[in-house]
Amino acid sequence: MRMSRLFAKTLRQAPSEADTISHQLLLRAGLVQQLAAGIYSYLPLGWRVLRKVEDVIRQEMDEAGGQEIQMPAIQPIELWEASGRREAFGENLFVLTDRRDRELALGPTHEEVVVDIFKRQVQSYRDLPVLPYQIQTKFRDEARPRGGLIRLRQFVMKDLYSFDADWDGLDTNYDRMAMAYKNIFDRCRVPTVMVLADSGAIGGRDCHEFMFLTEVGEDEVLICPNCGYAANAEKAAFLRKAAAEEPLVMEEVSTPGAKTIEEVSRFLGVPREKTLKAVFYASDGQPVFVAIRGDMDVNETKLRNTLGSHELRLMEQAEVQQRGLVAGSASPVGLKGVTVVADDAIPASPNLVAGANTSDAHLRNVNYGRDWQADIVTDIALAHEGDPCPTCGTAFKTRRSIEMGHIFKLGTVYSDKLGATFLDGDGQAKPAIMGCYGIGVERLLAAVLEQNHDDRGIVWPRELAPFDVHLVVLGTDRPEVVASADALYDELRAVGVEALYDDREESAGVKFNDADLLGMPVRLTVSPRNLEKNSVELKRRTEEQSTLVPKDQVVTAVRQALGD
RNA sequence: CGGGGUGUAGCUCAGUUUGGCAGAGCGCUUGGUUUGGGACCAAGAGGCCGGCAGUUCAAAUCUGCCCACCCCGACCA
Repeated sequence: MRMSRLFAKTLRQAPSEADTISHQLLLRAGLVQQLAAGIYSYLPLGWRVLRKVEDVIRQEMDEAGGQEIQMPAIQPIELWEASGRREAFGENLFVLTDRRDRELALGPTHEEVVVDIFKRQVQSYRDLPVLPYQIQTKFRDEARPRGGLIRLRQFVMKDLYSFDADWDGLDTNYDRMAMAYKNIFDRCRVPTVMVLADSGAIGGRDCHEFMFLTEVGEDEVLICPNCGYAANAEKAAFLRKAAAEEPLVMEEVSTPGAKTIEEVSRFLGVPREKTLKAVFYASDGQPVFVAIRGDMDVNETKLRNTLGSHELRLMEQAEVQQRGLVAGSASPVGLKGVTVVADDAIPASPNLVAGANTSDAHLRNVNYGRDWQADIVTDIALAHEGDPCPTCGTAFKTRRSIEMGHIFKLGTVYSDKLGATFLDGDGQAKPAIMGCYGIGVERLLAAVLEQNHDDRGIVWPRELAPFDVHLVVLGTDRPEVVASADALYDELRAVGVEALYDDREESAGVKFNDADLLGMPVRLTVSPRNLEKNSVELKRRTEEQSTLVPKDQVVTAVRQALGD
């Protein structure tokens, strides 16, 4: 590709809307152009890279037993109503109407469609397992697209679905996929950690996310530096300190003006972990009283899963009063007519200070079981940095991260709902055991840039670089120099080396700066100075020093520099 | 959806407070001089100042409504 003809331009300054490195580089290098919030066009260099990322993914998916297919982006709405996910996706689902007034969805994911294919193609356990996958454009009307290619409304996803005859088969494929994912991220030079995750509305059993640890991430993960336990904050469990104390007699104490845990704790001179905090939620409109220890916070994802709620929010002040609850002194003791959920650290924590359902008063020595009971007792606490790891007790570290991939053991959730069955060896119809495995391709590209750059620009991993070589010619006013560079450009292409040829009439500074910005692994410079020595200059993007290579050995030297 | 911010040339931004000719740098075009790390000189092109309505002799500037984009939060298989 001749840069003089390239349908894109580099920018000296990044547009002001870009505030992450990856976004700035994408725009400055002319890889993409924004059309609307969360919707981007790919320019030639960006498109070449994206296809190379896809190639890496394809190779690993094929290696792990995947078979590439292609499913439609436009899907009948009935399919989404059948699975119950039209409601689950809600406003995130793009819905359009055709000329006959039928509603169609722009696919945000493809479980429904792949099951539909499965039903027609598979009848017997002899056909299993099957692992169809695709690299497809998905559509989700995200409330807030952000970070350039980090969160998009139209995006490319690799999604693979596994169908097994039994749970062992699922486990095997799940492990193979996890390994394939590790290979993909390694080859893209994006360090990831595999963490326990919440499966959200997709349902199913276990799931893991592959997280790229970065300050610009949207998620928080907790990592045990000792045993390697790692989990998304939405999912992370942690050990609770169990106090061994005899229950004491419950008594009411006056606490004038003390409302917050901090105030009550200070007023009564008790540590926060000896208090009980009441938090009021509305779960699909129903009031829920959540009891958690004063030193902990509610994990709304865990609470949502516990209650099975679609919409979960804190109750408004007015709603709290309407229900006769006393904010600041609310108590589960004597409470009636409201669902009570208690964190499982509560029963293990004797003699707590709780509200007295009267302003300016609290109860001392409240004991679960003796004084009150919850409708549900489970883990609903949010893990923080420093909390003890559930497997070894070591203090957690927290890190920001971006979700690169997510793998799920779906089990029979969709098979049951949509009727994906097969005949087993015993002649019985059984639901297929499913898994699904996704990678956000553009998000991965963004991570590649976040991870692989320096202050001059992009430093492409060898496998992803849009071109192998950035060929620069200096002295474009001298025909013999240009002729020499042209010849080298032809020679490189003839032997299969992909070259970007900067044949523009620009100064050396401009060309070198663009070469650094665009980040090809190897830069070749043809110039009068080098030609006098019958040589061409070769410089790796990762090194400061360049070397002179005799003209007739350039191809060999390039191959060596590329590591072929 | 809540909070904050920004919309002026392809990009970065002045100008808005206090209404009075539409500006700069970079980029682009032409000519010339340069030629190894974002050169220099000269001459140019390029604008519905986000949109609509209003106030006014006069609106980029004041008022109202709307739209778009960015950030934080909510949300996010």
